[in-house]
Amino acid sequence: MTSRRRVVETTDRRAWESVLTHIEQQLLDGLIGPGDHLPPERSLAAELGVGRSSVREAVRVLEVMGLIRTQTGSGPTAGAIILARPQGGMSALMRLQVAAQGFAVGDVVKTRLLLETAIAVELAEGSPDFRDATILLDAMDDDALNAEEFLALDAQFHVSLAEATGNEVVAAMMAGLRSSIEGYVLAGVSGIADWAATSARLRREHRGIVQAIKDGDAAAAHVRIENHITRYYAEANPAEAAANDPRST
Amino acid sequence: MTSRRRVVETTDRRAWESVLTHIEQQLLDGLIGPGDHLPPERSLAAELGVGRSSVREAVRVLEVMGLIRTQTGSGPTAGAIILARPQGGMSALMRLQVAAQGFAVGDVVKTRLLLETAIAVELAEGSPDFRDATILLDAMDDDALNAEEFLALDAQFHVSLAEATGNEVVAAMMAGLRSSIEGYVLAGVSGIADWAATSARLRREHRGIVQAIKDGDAAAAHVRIENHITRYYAEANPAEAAANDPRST
DNA sequence: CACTTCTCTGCGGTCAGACCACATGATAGT
DNA sequence: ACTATCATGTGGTCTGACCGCAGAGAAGTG
Repeated sequence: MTSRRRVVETTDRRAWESVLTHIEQQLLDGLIGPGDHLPPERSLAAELGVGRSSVREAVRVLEVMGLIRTQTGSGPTAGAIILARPQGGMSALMRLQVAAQGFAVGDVVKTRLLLETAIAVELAEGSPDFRDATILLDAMDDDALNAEEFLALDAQFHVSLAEATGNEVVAAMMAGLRSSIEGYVLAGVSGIADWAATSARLRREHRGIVQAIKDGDAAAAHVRIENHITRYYAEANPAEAAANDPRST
Repeated sequence: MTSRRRVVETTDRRAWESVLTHIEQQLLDGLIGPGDHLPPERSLAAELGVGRSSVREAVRVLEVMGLIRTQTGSGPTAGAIILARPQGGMSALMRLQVAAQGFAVGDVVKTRLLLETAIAVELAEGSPDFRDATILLDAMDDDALNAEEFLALDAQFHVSLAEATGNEVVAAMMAGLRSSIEGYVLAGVSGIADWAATSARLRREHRGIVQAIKDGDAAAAHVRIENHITRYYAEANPAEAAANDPRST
C-alpha cells in the first residue's frame, strides 16, 4: 500500500513542508486569496497524500504567521479563512525572538528608532492623514489614565504614524517592534520617579512631532522623534541605556 | 496544575497555545536559552498534560519562526535545539505575507528603501566594517556570473550592509524583505534588455554607495541608495512602477 | 402559516497508539 | 584492537477515534 513517494523533489523533506509549499503556491497562483477558505484539513490531507497531523502543523504555522484565522463549528465563518490584512505575525515573531535572545532588546529599540525617524521624514514630505493619530493624542490628554493605559495609547500613536504612510509592511514592523519590547517598557515605568511630569513631556513631544511633520519640516521631525524615543528609554531604563549593548554575542 | 500566570492574559484556549506559552515563559525566565535542548516531545507532552500532536504544532511554529532547529536521530545534536542566531523566521513570514497578498510588493520595496537609506545614513556616521561587503563586491565583478548568480550576490551585499550596523534586527528585516520579493526580482531580469549594461551600472553604484558611506557623506549615501533601488525596480518592472501602488486596499 | 425546538452534519481541536528513519552508543563477534 | 551488529532514544508521520461547536434543515407546535 504505502504510496508515500514524493514525485517532485521540492526539497520538502518533511510532509508538513510540502503542505506549506502547496498552500503558498496556490496563493501565488491566485487560486486562493484573502477571504477564501482553505480546504478542510481532511480534504487537504487526502489531496496531498499526507496525514492530517501534517496538514495541521502547516495550518498552525499559517495561523501564527497571521495569514489565516481558524474557527470551529460550521457555516461560512467556520474553517480556515485567509485574512485580508496582516495581523499578529510580526508581533509573534519578534516577541519570540526577543524571548529566545535571538534579538537583543537594544537592537529592537535602535531599529524602532531607525524606522520611525525614516517614517517621520517620509510623512513630512507628503500630506499624511493624521486623524487616527490626533484622536489618540486627545485621548492621551485624559488625566485619569494610569501609566499602563497611557503607554497603550502611546504605542497606538506610534503605530498610527507608521500606518499614516499607507504602507502595511512598515506598520506591521512597527507594531511588531513595539509589542516585542512591551514588557520592558512597562517594567521601565516603575523606575520613573515623576510619571506625571514624564507623561506631560511625552504629550508635548507627541504634539511637537506631529506639528513638525505637518509643517513639512523633515529635519525637525527626525530630531524630535529621536529625542522622544532615546530620552524615554534612557529615563525608563538608565542601566541598560548606559551599558549600551548587553548582548551575549 | 502548573499553570504559570503572567501579567499578560494568556487565555490559552487551545492546547498548542499553552505549549507555546510555556516554552516562551521558560525562555523569558532564562531556564532555557540558546544552545539548550528543548525537552523531548513526549516528555513535554506528558509534563504539560497535552497530546504529543499539540506539542508538535508548537514546536513547528518555533521552527518556522527560526527559533529552534530540529534533528532526528540520537546524540547531543539530535532533538530540538534553541538557536543562537535568528534565521529564516522573518523571511518565511514576509514571503508568506506577500504570497497571501497581506503585504503588497510595492510596500515591501518601499520599506526596503526606507530601511536601507536609514541604514546607509547610520553607517556613514560611524566606521562600519565593510569586509563582507567588499568581498561580495569583488565577487560580483566576475564576468562569468549569470543574472541569477549576480542577483544572489547582490542580495547578500545589501544584507551585509544591514549586518554592518551590528544590529541583528535590522539585518533580519532586510533579509526578510529581500527574500520576499526575490521571485519578482528574478522575474524582472528577463524584462531587462541589456543585462550586461545594467549589471555594470549596478556594480558602479554599489561601489559608489560604499564610498559615500566610507567618506561619511550621509546625504550622498542616502541619495545613491535611493537611486540605486528605484532605478533598478523601474527598469525591471516598468509596468508596476508606473502603476505605482497596485494594492487591493 | 409562522415560529420554535431538535437533530444532523461538517469541521477544527485533541488525543492515543503505532510505525518508520535515523544517529548514537553499547555490545558482541572476529 | 577492530569491526559489525543491535538496542535505544528522538523526531516525523499516519491512522483512527472522540469532543465541542455552530449552522442548516427537519420536526414539532401554536
